[in-house]
Amino acid sequence: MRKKKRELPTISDAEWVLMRVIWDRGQVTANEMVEALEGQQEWKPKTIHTLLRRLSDKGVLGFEKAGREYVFSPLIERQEAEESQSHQFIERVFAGRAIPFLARFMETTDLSESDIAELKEVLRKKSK
Amino acid sequence: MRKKKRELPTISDAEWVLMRVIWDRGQVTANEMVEALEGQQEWKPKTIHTLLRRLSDKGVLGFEKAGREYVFSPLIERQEAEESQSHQFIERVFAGRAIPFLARFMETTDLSESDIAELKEVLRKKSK
DNA sequence: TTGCAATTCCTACGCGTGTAAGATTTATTT
DNA sequence: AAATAAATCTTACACGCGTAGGAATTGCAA
Repeated sequence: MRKKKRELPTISDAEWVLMRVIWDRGQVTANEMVEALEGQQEWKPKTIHTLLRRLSDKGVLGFEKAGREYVFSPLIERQEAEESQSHQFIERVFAGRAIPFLARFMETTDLSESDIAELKEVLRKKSK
Repeated sequence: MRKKKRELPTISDAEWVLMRVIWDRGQVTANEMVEALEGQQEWKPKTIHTLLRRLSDKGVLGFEKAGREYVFSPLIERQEAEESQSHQFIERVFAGRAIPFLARFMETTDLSESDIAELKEVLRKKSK
């Protein structure tokens, strides 16, 4: 019983940075976004405004006026977007072969003992 | 003792399709590539030629003349490219947080019992 | 050696993205 | 009400990518 997956708009590298902020907070004004990214990204405020506008144009963000400024909020779910991106990525680089990808990725990533335990637990549950 | 990672050129979606073919075969001529992709992609031969040229320009493919045509071969290793892409992806979408990514990805992907066993085995080895 | 067919080289074009600047509107303060 | 400050709206531009077309060249066949 697979959820119907809407076609998600593409979210660019730069846009993902903003999306993470918005998902973390629920909503932001343009200024809050600029502050949030200060020090983390070296974008001019204008750049951030452009990105917010593009995300709204794409239908990924909604906004409403509050006084003289807009408050933006996500129109798509984080999990949905992340999953969609992940599967697109596997398709693109590994031609859809998820297992080799997972195996190699885990082999070449630093994992603490507790990380390993967590992942094992996920697998244990999967296998019923 | 981390391997030095050269900066890899970016490989676009379309280019990945060609790279997989070349890695599988070791080398190909332009014509072989066109044949290989026939039915799989609906690109005109010219498009494929352009992509081969761009990959050469980027230094991802090398070529040598054989009679009147070129034989292309990879200049970068598959594993290296795949790993680099994988980590870039995690960076981009999950801000580097690999564990949540792995956990969720495994949860939402169909895995057979033997897939699960294989992945568990990888984890077992990791944990020393 | 000359013509031809195959191959490569050069050029193109619209769209998305990263990266903003300048113009305009609007809320607020005096 | 007018000035100001803050926000939004409009425009820009170069580069990469998907997607080729046309021009030039070069082996090979006759």
